[in-house]
Amino acid sequence: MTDSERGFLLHTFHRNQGDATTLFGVGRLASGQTFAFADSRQRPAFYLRASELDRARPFCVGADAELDENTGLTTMDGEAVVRVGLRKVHQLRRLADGLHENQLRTYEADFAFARQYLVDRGIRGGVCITGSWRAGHGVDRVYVEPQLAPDDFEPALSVLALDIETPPDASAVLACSLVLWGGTEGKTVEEIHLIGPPAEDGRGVYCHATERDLLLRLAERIRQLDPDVLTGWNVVDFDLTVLQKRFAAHKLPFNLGRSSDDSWYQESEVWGASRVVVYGRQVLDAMHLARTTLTRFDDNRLGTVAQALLGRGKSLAANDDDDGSMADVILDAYHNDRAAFAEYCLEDSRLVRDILVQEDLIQLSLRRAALTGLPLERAWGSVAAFDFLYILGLRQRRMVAPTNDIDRVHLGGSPGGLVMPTRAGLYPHVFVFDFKSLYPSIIRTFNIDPLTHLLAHRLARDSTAAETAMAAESGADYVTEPGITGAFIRAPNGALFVRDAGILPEILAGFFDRRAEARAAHDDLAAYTYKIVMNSFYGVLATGSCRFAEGALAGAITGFGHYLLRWTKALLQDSDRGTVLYGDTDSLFVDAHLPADLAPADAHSAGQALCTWLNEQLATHVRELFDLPSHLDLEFEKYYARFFLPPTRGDRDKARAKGYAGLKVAADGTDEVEIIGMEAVRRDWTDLAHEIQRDLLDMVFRGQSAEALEQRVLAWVDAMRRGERDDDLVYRKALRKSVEGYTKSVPAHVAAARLLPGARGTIRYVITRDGPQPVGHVTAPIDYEHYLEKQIRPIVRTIGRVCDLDVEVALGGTPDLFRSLG
DNA sequence: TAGTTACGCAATTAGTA
DNA sequence: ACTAATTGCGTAA
Repeated sequence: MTDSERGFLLHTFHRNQGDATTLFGVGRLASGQTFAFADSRQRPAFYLRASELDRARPFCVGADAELDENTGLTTMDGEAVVRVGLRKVHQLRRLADGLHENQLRTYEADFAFARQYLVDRGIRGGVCITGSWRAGHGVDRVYVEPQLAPDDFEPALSVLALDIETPPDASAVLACSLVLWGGTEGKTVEEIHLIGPPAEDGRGVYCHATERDLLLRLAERIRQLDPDVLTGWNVVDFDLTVLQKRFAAHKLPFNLGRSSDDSWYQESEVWGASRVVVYGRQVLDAMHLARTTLTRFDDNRLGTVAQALLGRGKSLAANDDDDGSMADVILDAYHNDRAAFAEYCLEDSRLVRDILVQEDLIQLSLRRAALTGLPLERAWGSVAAFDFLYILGLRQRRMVAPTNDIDRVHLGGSPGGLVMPTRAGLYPHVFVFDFKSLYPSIIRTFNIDPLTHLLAHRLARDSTAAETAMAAESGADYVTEPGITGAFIRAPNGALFVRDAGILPEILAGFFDRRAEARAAHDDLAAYTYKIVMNSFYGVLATGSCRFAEGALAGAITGFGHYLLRWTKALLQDSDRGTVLYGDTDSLFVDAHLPADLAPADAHSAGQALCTWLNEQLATHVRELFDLPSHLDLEFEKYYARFFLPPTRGDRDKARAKGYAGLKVAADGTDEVEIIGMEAVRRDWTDLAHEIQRDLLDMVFRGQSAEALEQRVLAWVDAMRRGERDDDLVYRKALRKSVEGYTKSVPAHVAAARLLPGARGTIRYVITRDGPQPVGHVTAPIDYEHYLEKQIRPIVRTIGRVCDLDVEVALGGTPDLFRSLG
């Protein structure tokens, strides 16, 4: 049977077959059927400079390499390349290594074969597949050597959340819950498998006599439910890892996939980079997904995140004790209350499903994968996304990419965003202007790109502009006024760029346009995806792990950022339209000298008018200085009727950077206290401190007297001393190393962690009269004086800077008799 | 199977008397 | 007993 179908590739991988290498792909068709294909027509290949072919030839002959000298492809600097094809991937790696040892440069020699296959065809996941097929075992259709073309199809993925329960030492699997949703047909399943005698349990509860029976049935059931995605909370580093070990202990094949191959776990030193390969499916860890995409949580436990997002936590977790005692509760339920245990286990998978569904994380990952051409599992990697997109752009220009670490000079650091120093104080009527997507818009406006940079400097070297180029290259510290040098665009760091559209600006232009379309169509998810992918590009250009990164490029971007922020500030002040109180990277906080009794609606129209004027001036400036159209976009972000810049600890006149608060007022007059970067939004300050700071700022913004504030603080202190706020005295701080790793100092959270067995992640502790003790293991009385001195006093002191509050009176001590003199 | 730099603060430890 | 330097964390953008 031959036909043409749209589909989406979920998993591609290769295998040695005979003396060839076969590429396999597994995915989901638009019809809802699953498919797989095999293709042995193409050899794993890399590229060599034509000029180095003679030197390389002896190595290639011995390796049984097939040479294609008419590729029509070049390196980024314009030299023709030769394609070197080999039978096996390991032969390719060995040959490439040999060439590198002999200082011969290779191109794209580090690509996984599957990636090479996709790059050659311009495929990013969506495909149109044409060819004959037959029915398969693990999939509905098997194609052999079909025709594949890029397509933009995105499937409705079916997802299976799983959660296993084990004894505390994870030495056995007691139970596993399965929750299925999504898919073309929208089939849903909720069930639990456990070890035990058959009982009169409810529907969806399956008892198995032994662990072996449980495991066998579980693998069978997963293959039968046939999800596209496997997920769960910490499913990679716990559930699937433990399952693999238990399958091995029983000498059972650990196959949860769509082929006859066992699934396997690949550990990684890097946190979150471990993965499990299940052939034909993707494994997405819900914990990592939630961590990388959503707002910060107190810690990464499922109960905490579920509580924050869904308003419900874990069913047996009535208390919030540490995991050790929780495990006992679970084990007790397993032995004594089968129904409660089943419910608990099932609820974990349901929570995962509800979080993923509510936050649309599967769809978001799919969007990102389809946009960047990466497998779902890797969809959140910034370097990988940049790499794939840029290489597709190179291929359109008939160019190949350097092998990673080839042609690579050491990447020095380059400056980041500009933070303007300011004075502490309380200010009325402040406008906040933000450059929207500043770095992407700079890249696009000034054509910042590896290729345009390389071309400019090559041309400049050969031309009369040589002196300027040499000066530009003479050192990272060389700073100049930006402008035009010959035919080139000159960045503030001296880097030059040709004017022909670069790959990166072109990618961004496409993304900007599609984001606008998505917005118009109210597709928030798509709009958001474009934005975060665009925003990751700058960071990638500044990291050594990206083959296209370069200090000059990162420095050009941030240099333009500094320039634009300073230029806008100068324009505001020179035109007498406003005083810039503070600015950070892409934002300006402006006192526009408004009358004291201004109505909110008038403030907003004034802010909007000023913003429009600034954008016009910016566009004119960019046109005059660079002869370029501006893609910069300054936005009137918000209006603070009151704005507070807190003092630094050392100097009461100097304002802190990256911390402020304001009374944000909308055009309709509704207001809201907003706190950025200050103690109230830091989780390593207690909830008590959070609440007091919020409370006091609210009072200050609403014009309450110093006496009223003093009274309020006294009330907080009294309540704390009476023991009414004990639950709000918990510090949360993450261990960023293993407990043994702290050799140079022992911070409080580490001291507390040492009182816990196997402590890791976020430590929750209180300060007692016996020092720091972890929540759940508190034996000594709480040290209220500590909290008074270390949590309440610093908060009150900061506020005291602007409202003549007497800190000593507020804290119930002696009044400062010399206040008026100080 | 690795986005970045800038910044402030608290606590601990090292250094000096 | 005091200050200075270092360590560690979380945050803004």
